[in-house]
Amino acid sequence: MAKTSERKADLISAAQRALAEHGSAVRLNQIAEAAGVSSGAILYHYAGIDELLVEANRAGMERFYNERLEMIASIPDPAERLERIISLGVPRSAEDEDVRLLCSLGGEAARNTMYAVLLTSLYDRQVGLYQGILELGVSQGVFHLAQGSLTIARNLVALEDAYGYRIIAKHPTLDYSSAVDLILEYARLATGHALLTSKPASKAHPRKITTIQPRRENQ
Amino acid sequence: MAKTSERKADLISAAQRALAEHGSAVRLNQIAEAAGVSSGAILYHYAGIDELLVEANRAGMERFYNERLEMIASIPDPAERLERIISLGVPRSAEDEDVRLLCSLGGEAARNTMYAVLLTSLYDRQVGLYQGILELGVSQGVFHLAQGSLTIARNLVALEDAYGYRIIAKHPTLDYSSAVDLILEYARLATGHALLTSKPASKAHPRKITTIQPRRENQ
DNA sequence: ATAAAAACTGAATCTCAGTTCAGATTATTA
DNA sequence: TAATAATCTGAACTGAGATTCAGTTTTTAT
Repeated sequence: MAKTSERKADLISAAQRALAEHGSAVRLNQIAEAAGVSSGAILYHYAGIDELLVEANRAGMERFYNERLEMIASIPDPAERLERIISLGVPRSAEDEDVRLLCSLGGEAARNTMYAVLLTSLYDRQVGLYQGILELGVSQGVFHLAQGSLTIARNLVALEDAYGYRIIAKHPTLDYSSAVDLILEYARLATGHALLTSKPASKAHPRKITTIQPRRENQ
Repeated sequence: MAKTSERKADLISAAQRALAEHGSAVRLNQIAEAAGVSSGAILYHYAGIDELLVEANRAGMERFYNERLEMIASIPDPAERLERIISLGVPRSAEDEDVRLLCSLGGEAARNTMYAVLLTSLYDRQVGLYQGILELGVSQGVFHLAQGSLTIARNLVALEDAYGYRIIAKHPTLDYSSAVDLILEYARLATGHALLTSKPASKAHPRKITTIQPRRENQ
């Protein structure tokens, strides 16, 4: 047993894990199993599965955004900050939970207004973040933008999103470092700054990709 | 009644329509209704619903690719060809069937190898297409690439994909023409060519967006 | 025109997942 | 400690959707 507030956090975390593993078609039982409780316990805290899924997805997005926000806060140099935020936005492997979550939502957004709003909001916030970095660089004289900062910011976030999908789909040659390089190439062109050569940026919460898990395929 | 070969084409078409409307969680009955037959009739031609869905998705991708291939074949100027293929790859509205289909597959690809392979193949073919146009432009002296043609091609296709998702998610300000403009801005920068000002390119098969359909939301 | 094959229907079946709930277990309060 | 409230379980219920199939209609072949 646990207090409702604590248990809700557990359930959201379990839902995120189950979501990353089974996609948007997760079953209540799968979440219950991930949480180590019965399905009834979940329905004690949430009116229905949809309510929990929305909370889990929202929390996952917030984490994806805030994590990066914190990790670049201490970096003073705009160029390094830009390079770092890009490398943090690309999934390291097809098993990245956060990005898997986001990818599975992309398709839902067409039919579910809530998810559409959440994704749109995340995109816009990321654009704002990038735009801030770009303009900081301009004011410090290190960036010489070839295009408007909004244009560059939008395109950078778009590239990040798209390569996330490619990596989640296990593109045979387009892996993490090539994706980062591709985005950086555009960033160099648009900012007139050589930026850093892409070096492996350590992630705060290393994904658990050490153990190879048995894969379950549909059909 | 119809011959198996003809009926299969009908069913694939119906499945595509149902897929665009209901997403990857389409029901057999929904496809049957779209095709105007009973669910049993579908199972007469296909062993299961998954088999039909794979065929429908594959055919949808082929159409998405081949349609554009044909429409630019008659355009001699590389710059105009590039501009045209970009404007044809971005969905005109959130109701675009082809792109809705592709978006709903993006999330599935994480768990379904078949869809992952199909999407990867589509991406690579599009990249090849773009790369060919870029190098044609170079050989004619109209493009002066600021980056490798593979880099530019990959980034252009990635941008196209990402803005497709934004439009499907009904971004309030990022509509068709702004998305095309954003991609063209990168294309200009990377090719050193002013390209064309984005003018509305007529699509071969105008989507049926004239009638406003009642929307059904989840939750 | 008639027989055989193909295509199809509609109902029955089966399975599975979400939800409900009566009772058990654990925590909290007095 | 006793009483009350909160949390949870496991079984039963419910509905939806995939699949099967016996029989019907349509097409094709002779």
